[in-house]
Amino acid sequence: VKPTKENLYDMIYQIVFKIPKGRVTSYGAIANCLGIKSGARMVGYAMNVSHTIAGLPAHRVVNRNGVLTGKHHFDDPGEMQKRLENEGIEVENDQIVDFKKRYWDPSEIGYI
DNA sequence: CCAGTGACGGAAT
DNA sequence: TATTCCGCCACTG
Repeated sequence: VKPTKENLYDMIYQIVFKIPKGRVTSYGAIANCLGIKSGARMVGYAMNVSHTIAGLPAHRVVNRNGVLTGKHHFDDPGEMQKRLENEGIEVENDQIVDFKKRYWDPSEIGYI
């Protein structure tokens, strides 16, 4: 199924909501799960307007390097790291420790 | 309508 | 292996 731009944001939010606690994923992984190989930027843009979504765990979504690139977009930049640490994810220098181990592939859900 | 920008990713150097 | 450059698509001015 190829999501249209109208459904794209909803699809992204659905996946982000499914991220298990204590795990993280990347923008590209979400885009790939939606079938848009080069849609990582769109995913990021969707997250930019995620402030309209209540309870969206945007702090569990980072770039492929495991860097908290989007922390600036939070009300308090330190809150993103704080939430991650609260879930057992170690963050050092705006970077997730053992990112490979914490990484979660959205396709793991398997029904998208 | 055209040009610039961006929570990114992959290829090239 | 590490940096840098380019492409990608939607949104704004």
